[in-house]
Amino acid sequence: MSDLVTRLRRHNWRITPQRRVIAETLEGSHVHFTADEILERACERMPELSRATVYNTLNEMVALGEVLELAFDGRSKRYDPNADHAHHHLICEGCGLMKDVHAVGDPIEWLPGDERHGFAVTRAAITYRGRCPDCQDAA
Amino acid sequence: MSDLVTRLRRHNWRITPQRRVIAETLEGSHVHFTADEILERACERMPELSRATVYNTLNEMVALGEVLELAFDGRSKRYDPNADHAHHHLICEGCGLMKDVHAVGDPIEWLPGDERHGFAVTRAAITYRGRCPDCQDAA
DNA sequence: TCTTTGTTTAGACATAGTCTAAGCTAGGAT
DNA sequence: ATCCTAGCTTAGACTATGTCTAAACAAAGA
Repeated sequence: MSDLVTRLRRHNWRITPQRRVIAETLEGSHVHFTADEILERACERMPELSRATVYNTLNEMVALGEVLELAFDGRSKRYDPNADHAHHHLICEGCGLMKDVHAVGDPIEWLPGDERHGFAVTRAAITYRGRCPDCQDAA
Repeated sequence: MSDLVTRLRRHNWRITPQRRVIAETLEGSHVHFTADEILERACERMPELSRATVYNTLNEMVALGEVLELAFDGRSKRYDPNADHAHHHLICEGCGLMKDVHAVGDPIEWLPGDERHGFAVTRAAITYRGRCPDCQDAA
Protein backbone atom coordinates (compact mmCIF):
# COMPACT_ATOMS: atom_id res chain seq x y z
CA MET A 1 0.00 0.00 0.00
CA SER A 2 2.61 2.50 1.03
CA ASP A 3 5.57 2.66 -1.28
CA LEU A 4 7.60 4.49 1.34
CA VAL A 5 7.11 1.54 3.70
CA THR A 6 8.42 -0.76 0.99
CA ARG A 7 11.48 1.38 0.50
CA LEU A 8 12.11 1.56 4.23
CA ARG A 9 11.83 -2.19 4.62
CA ARG A 10 14.64 -2.63 2.11
CA HIS A 11 17.00 -1.10 4.63
CA ASN A 12 16.18 -3.93 7.08
CA TRP A 13 14.40 -1.32 9.12
CA ARG A 14 11.81 -2.68 11.51
CA ILE A 15 8.32 -1.51 10.54
CA THR A 16 6.54 -1.11 13.84
CA PRO A 17 2.90 -0.01 13.98
CA GLN A 18 4.01 3.49 14.97
CA ARG A 19 6.47 3.77 12.12
CA ARG A 20 3.91 2.52 9.63
CA VAL A 21 1.37 5.13 10.70
CA ILE A 22 3.96 7.89 10.45
CA ALA A 23 5.16 6.76 7.01
CA GLU A 24 1.64 6.47 5.67
CA THR A 25 0.69 9.87 7.04
CA LEU A 26 3.71 11.39 5.35
CA GLU A 27 3.12 9.74 2.02
CA GLY A 28 -0.64 10.16 2.00
CA SER A 29 -0.51 13.92 1.73
CA HIS A 30 0.42 16.18 -1.10
CA VAL A 31 1.66 19.01 1.05
CA HIS A 32 4.83 18.77 3.08
CA PHE A 33 3.94 18.58 6.76
CA THR A 34 5.90 19.71 9.78
CA ALA A 35 6.69 17.16 12.48
CA ASP A 36 3.88 18.46 14.67
CA GLU A 37 1.38 18.32 11.81
CA ILE A 38 2.36 14.70 11.24
CA LEU A 39 1.98 13.99 14.95
CA GLU A 40 -1.48 15.55 14.96
CA ARG A 41 -2.67 13.57 11.92
CA ALA A 42 -1.04 10.31 12.94
CA CYS A 43 -2.67 10.58 16.37
CA GLU A 44 -6.07 10.37 14.70
CA ARG A 45 -5.18 6.77 13.85
CA MET A 46 -3.04 5.99 16.91
CA PRO A 47 -3.87 8.32 19.79
CA GLU A 48 -1.17 7.09 22.16
CA LEU A 49 1.62 7.91 19.70
CA SER A 50 4.23 10.11 21.33
CA ARG A 51 5.92 13.20 20.07
CA ALA A 52 9.39 11.75 20.64
CA THR A 53 8.61 8.77 18.41
CA VAL A 54 7.50 11.03 15.58
CA TYR A 55 10.69 13.09 15.80
CA ASN A 56 12.89 10.00 16.11
CA THR A 57 11.20 8.24 13.24
CA LEU A 58 11.37 11.22 10.90
CA ASN A 59 15.06 11.70 11.66
CA GLU A 60 15.73 8.04 10.98
CA MET A 61 13.89 8.11 7.67
CA VAL A 62 15.96 11.15 6.69
CA ALA A 63 19.17 9.37 7.71
CA LEU A 64 18.19 6.38 5.56
CA GLY A 65 17.86 8.76 2.64
CA GLU A 66 14.21 7.94 1.98
CA VAL A 67 12.74 11.25 3.15
CA LEU A 68 13.96 14.79 2.53
CA GLU A 69 14.13 17.40 5.23
CA LEU A 70 13.11 20.86 4.05
CA ALA A 71 14.09 23.97 6.01
CA PHE A 72 12.92 27.00 4.13
CA ASP A 73 11.35 29.32 6.63
CA GLY A 74 13.52 28.80 9.68
CA ARG A 75 10.46 28.02 11.74
CA SER A 76 9.94 24.30 11.51
CA LYS A 77 11.28 21.65 9.22
CA ARG A 78 9.00 19.96 6.71
CA TYR A 79 9.29 16.43 5.40
CA ASP A 80 9.08 15.29 1.80
CA PRO A 81 8.60 11.54 1.15
CA ASN A 82 9.71 11.73 -2.49
CA ALA A 83 13.42 11.64 -1.84
CA ASP A 84 14.06 9.50 -4.91
CA HIS A 85 12.33 11.72 -7.43
CA ALA A 86 14.37 14.85 -8.32
CA HIS A 87 12.28 17.96 -7.91
CA HIS A 88 12.44 21.49 -6.57
CA HIS A 89 10.11 23.71 -4.58
CA LEU A 90 8.02 26.79 -5.30
CA ILE A 91 6.90 28.79 -2.28
CA CYS A 92 4.32 31.56 -2.03
CA GLU A 93 5.67 34.60 -0.19
CA GLY A 94 2.15 35.56 0.79
CA CYS A 95 0.65 32.46 2.35
CA GLY A 96 3.53 29.98 2.49
CA LEU A 97 1.92 27.48 0.12
CA MET A 98 4.54 25.08 -1.22
CA LYS A 99 4.42 23.17 -4.52
CA ASP A 100 6.77 20.58 -5.97
CA VAL A 101 8.07 21.62 -9.39
CA HIS A 102 10.33 20.17 -12.04
CA ALA A 103 12.97 22.28 -13.79
CA VAL A 104 14.71 21.42 -17.03
CA GLY A 105 18.31 20.32 -16.68
CA ASP A 106 20.57 19.73 -13.72
CA PRO A 107 21.62 22.77 -11.64
CA ILE A 108 24.94 21.15 -10.78
CA GLU A 109 26.00 21.64 -14.38
CA TRP A 110 25.44 25.39 -14.04
CA LEU A 111 28.09 25.71 -11.35
CA PRO A 112 31.48 26.23 -13.03
CA GLY A 113 34.46 24.30 -11.74
CA ASP A 114 36.22 27.43 -10.50
CA GLU A 115 33.18 28.24 -8.34
CA ARG A 116 33.29 24.91 -6.51
CA HIS A 117 36.13 25.75 -4.10
CA GLY A 118 37.35 22.17 -4.19
CA PHE A 119 34.03 20.77 -2.95
CA ALA A 120 32.70 17.44 -4.17
CA VAL A 121 29.24 18.72 -5.08
CA THR A 122 26.58 16.01 -4.93
CA ARG A 123 23.21 17.73 -4.73
CA ALA A 124 21.49 20.93 -5.75
CA ALA A 125 18.05 22.18 -4.82
CA ILE A 126 16.30 25.22 -6.24
CA THR A 127 13.87 27.24 -4.17
CA TYR A 128 11.58 29.37 -6.31
CA ARG A 129 9.63 32.15 -4.62
CA GLY A 130 6.74 34.24 -5.80
CA ARG A 131 3.04 34.79 -5.22
CA CYS A 132 0.36 32.20 -5.81
CA PRO A 133 -2.78 33.12 -7.78
CA ASP A 134 -4.80 33.83 -4.63
CA CYS A 135 -2.14 36.08 -3.12
CA GLN A 136 -1.71 38.00 -6.38
CA ASP A 137 -5.41 38.86 -6.29
CA ALA A 138 -5.17 39.90 -2.65
CA ALA A 139 -2.20 42.22 -3.24
CA MET B 1 32.66 53.00 5.44
CA SER B 2 29.86 50.47 5.47
CA ASP B 3 28.07 50.15 2.19
CA LEU B 4 25.15 48.44 3.88
CA VAL B 5 24.66 51.50 6.09
CA THR B 6 24.54 53.67 2.98
CA ARG B 7 21.93 51.45 1.42
CA LEU B 8 19.86 51.43 4.60
CA ARG B 9 19.97 55.20 4.90
CA ARG B 10 18.40 55.49 1.45
CA HIS B 11 15.23 54.03 2.94
CA ASN B 12 15.02 56.96 5.39
CA TRP B 13 15.84 54.50 8.07
CA ARG B 14 17.29 56.01 11.22
CA ILE B 15 20.86 54.84 11.74
CA THR B 16 21.18 54.61 15.50
CA PRO B 17 24.47 53.57 17.12
CA GLN B 18 23.03 50.10 17.75
CA ARG B 19 21.93 49.68 14.16
CA ARG B 20 25.26 50.84 12.85
CA VAL B 21 27.15 48.32 14.94
CA ILE B 22 24.86 45.51 13.82
CA ALA B 23 25.13 46.48 10.15
CA GLU B 24 28.91 46.76 10.29
CA THR B 25 29.22 43.44 12.09
CA LEU B 26 27.09 41.81 9.41
CA GLU B 27 28.97 43.31 6.51
CA GLY B 28 32.43 42.95 8.01
CA SER B 29 32.42 39.18 7.87
CA HIS B 30 32.74 36.83 4.95
CA VAL B 31 30.71 34.09 6.61
CA HIS B 32 26.99 34.36 7.23
CA PHE B 33 26.34 34.69 10.95
CA THR B 34 23.33 33.66 12.99
CA ALA B 35 21.55 36.31 15.04
CA ASP B 36 23.26 35.15 18.21
CA GLU B 37 26.68 35.21 16.58
CA ILE B 38 26.02 38.78 15.50
CA LEU B 39 24.91 39.66 19.02
CA GLU B 40 28.07 38.17 20.46
CA ARG B 41 30.37 40.03 18.08
CA ALA B 42 28.47 43.30 18.22
CA CYS B 43 28.61 43.19 22.01
CA GLU B 44 32.40 43.40 21.81
CA ARG B 45 31.93 46.93 20.52
CA MET B 46 28.73 47.80 22.44
CA PRO B 47 28.36 45.61 25.51
CA GLU B 48 24.93 46.86 26.55
CA LEU B 49 23.35 45.89 23.22
CA SER B 50 20.29 43.72 23.77
CA ARG B 51 19.21 40.55 22.08
CA ALA B 52 15.82 41.99 21.18
CA THR B 53 17.44 44.87 19.31
CA VAL B 54 19.57 42.52 17.25
CA TYR B 55 16.54 40.44 16.28
CA ASN B 56 14.40 43.52 15.57
CA THR B 57 17.12 45.16 13.52
CA LEU B 58 17.87 42.08 11.44
CA ASN B 59 14.18 41.58 10.71
CA GLU B 60 13.84 45.19 9.64
CA MET B 61 16.84 45.00 7.33
CA VAL B 62 15.34 41.88 5.76
CA ALA B 63 11.98 43.66 5.35
CA LEU B 64 13.73 46.56 3.62
CA GLY B 65 15.20 44.06 1.18
CA GLU B 66 18.82 44.92 1.99
CA VAL B 67 19.69 41.70 3.80
CA LEU B 68 18.81 38.11 2.92
CA GLU B 69 17.59 35.61 5.46
CA LEU B 70 18.99 32.12 4.95
CA ALA B 71 17.31 29.10 6.52
CA PHE B 72 19.10 25.99 5.39
CA ASP B 73 19.56 23.80 8.41
CA GLY B 74 16.36 24.41 10.34
CA ARG B 75 18.37 25.33 13.40
CA SER B 76 18.93 29.04 13.22
CA LYS B 77 18.63 31.58 10.47
CA ARG B 78 21.70 33.21 8.98
CA TYR B 79 21.95 36.67 7.50
CA ASP B 80 23.58 37.67 4.21
CA PRO B 81 24.28 41.38 3.63
CA ASN B 82 24.71 41.01 -0.14
CA ALA B 83 21.04 41.06 -1.01
CA ASP B 84 21.66 43.06 -4.17
CA HIS B 85 24.26 40.78 -5.70
CA ALA B 86 22.74 37.62 -7.19
CA HIS B 87 24.49 34.54 -5.84
CA HIS B 88 23.79 31.08 -4.50
CA HIS B 89 25.15 28.96 -1.67
CA LEU B 90 27.34 25.89 -1.38
CA ILE B 91 27.19 24.04 1.92
CA CYS B 92 29.44 21.31 3.28
CA GLU B 93 27.48 18.35 4.59
CA GLY B 94 30.34 17.45 6.90
CA CYS B 95 31.13 20.66 8.79
CA GLY B 96 28.44 23.11 7.71
CA LEU B 97 30.86 25.50 6.00
CA MET B 98 28.97 27.82 3.66
CA LYS B 99 30.36 29.58 0.58
CA ASP B 100 28.79 32.08 -1.79
CA VAL B 101 28.92 30.87 -5.38
CA HIS B 102 27.88 32.16 -8.78
CA ALA B 103 26.11 29.96 -11.30
CA VAL B 104 25.75 30.61 -15.02
CA GLY B 105 22.32 31.75 -16.13
CA ASP B 106 19.11 32.46 -14.29
CA PRO B 107 17.33 29.49 -12.67
CA ILE B 108 13.94 31.12 -13.23
CA GLU B 109 14.36 30.48 -16.95
CA TRP B 110 14.71 26.76 -16.27
CA LEU B 111 11.21 26.54 -14.78
CA PRO B 112 8.73 25.87 -17.62
CA GLY B 113 5.49 27.85 -17.66
CA ASP B 114 3.36 24.78 -17.07
CA GLU B 115 5.31 24.09 -13.87
CA ARG B 116 4.54 27.50 -12.37
CA HIS B 117 0.98 26.74 -11.23
CA GLY B 118 -0.07 30.32 -11.95
CA PHE B 119 2.52 31.79 -9.58
CA ALA B 120 4.26 35.07 -10.32
CA VAL B 121 7.78 33.76 -9.75
CA THR B 122 10.20 36.49 -8.70
CA ARG B 123 13.22 34.82 -7.15
CA ALA B 124 15.16 31.59 -7.30
CA ALA B 125 17.96 30.40 -5.05
CA ILE B 126 20.08 27.32 -5.54
CA THR B 127 21.51 25.42 -2.60
CA TYR B 128 24.42 23.22 -3.56
CA ARG B 129 25.55 20.55 -1.13
CA GLY B 130 28.66 18.43 -1.01
CA ARG B 131 31.83 17.95 0.99
CA CYS B 132 34.56 20.55 1.37
CA PRO B 133 38.21 19.57 0.80
CA ASP B 134 38.85 19.04 4.54
CA CYS B 135 35.80 16.82 4.99
CA GLN B 136 36.66 14.76 1.91
CA ASP B 137 40.02 13.94 3.47
CA ALA B 138 38.40 13.09 6.80
CA ALA B 139 35.88 10.70 5.22
C1' DT C 1 11.23 -19.20 29.44
C1' DC C 2 14.98 -16.03 29.73
C1' DT C 3 17.91 -12.75 27.72
C1' DT C 4 19.17 -9.35 24.66
C1' DT C 5 18.39 -5.75 21.75
C1' DG C 6 15.93 -2.30 20.02
C1' DT C 7 11.49 0.73 20.44
C1' DT C 8 8.32 3.74 22.70
C1' DT C 9 6.90 6.80 26.16
C1' DA C 10 6.37 11.02 29.29
C1' DG C 11 8.38 14.61 30.67
C1' DA C 12 12.44 17.41 31.51
C1' DC C 13 15.51 20.13 29.07
C1' DA C 14 17.67 23.09 25.31
C1' DT C 15 17.61 26.44 21.72
C1' DA C 16 15.82 30.05 18.78
C1' DG C 17 12.98 33.58 18.41
C1' DT C 18 8.95 36.86 19.70
C1' DC C 19 6.37 39.79 22.70
C1' DT C 20 5.50 43.21 26.31
C1' DA C 21 5.86 46.96 29.17
C1' DA C 22 8.74 50.31 30.67
C1' DG C 23 12.30 53.58 30.09
C1' DC C 24 15.26 56.26 26.94
C1' DT C 25 16.61 59.40 23.08
C1' DA C 26 16.43 62.53 19.27
C1' DG C 27 14.27 66.02 16.89
C1' DG C 28 10.54 69.33 16.22
C1' DA C 29 7.44 72.89 18.25
C1' DT C 30 6.97 76.44 21.34
C1' DA D 1 16.24 76.06 26.45
C1' DT D 2 12.12 73.12 27.55
C1' DC D 3 8.52 70.18 26.45
C1' DC D 4 6.32 66.76 23.54
C1' DT D 5 6.06 63.02 20.65
C1' DA D 6 7.43 59.26 18.02
C1' DG D 7 10.20 55.85 17.64
C1' DC D 8 14.10 53.01 19.64
C1' DT D 9 16.08 50.03 23.17
C1' DT D 10 15.98 47.15 27.05
C1' DA D 11 15.26 43.03 30.32
C1' DG D 12 12.89 39.44 30.92
C1' DA D 13 8.76 36.64 30.27
C1' DC D 14 6.84 33.81 26.97
C1' DT D 15 6.27 30.56 22.80
C1' DA D 16 7.64 27.24 19.49
C1' DT D 17 10.40 23.66 17.96
C1' DG D 18 13.22 20.03 18.78
C1' DT D 19 16.41 16.83 21.74
C1' DC D 20 17.56 14.00 25.65
C1' DT D 21 16.89 10.77 29.48
C1' DA D 22 15.38 7.08 32.07
C1' DA D 23 12.12 3.72 32.50
C1' DA D 24 8.80 0.65 30.57
C1' DC D 25 7.76 -2.30 26.76
C1' DA D 26 8.09 -5.64 22.83
C1' DA D 27 10.06 -8.92 19.80
C1' DA D 28 13.42 -12.35 18.37
C1' DG D 29 16.75 -15.82 19.42
C1' DA D 30 19.08 -19.16 22.75
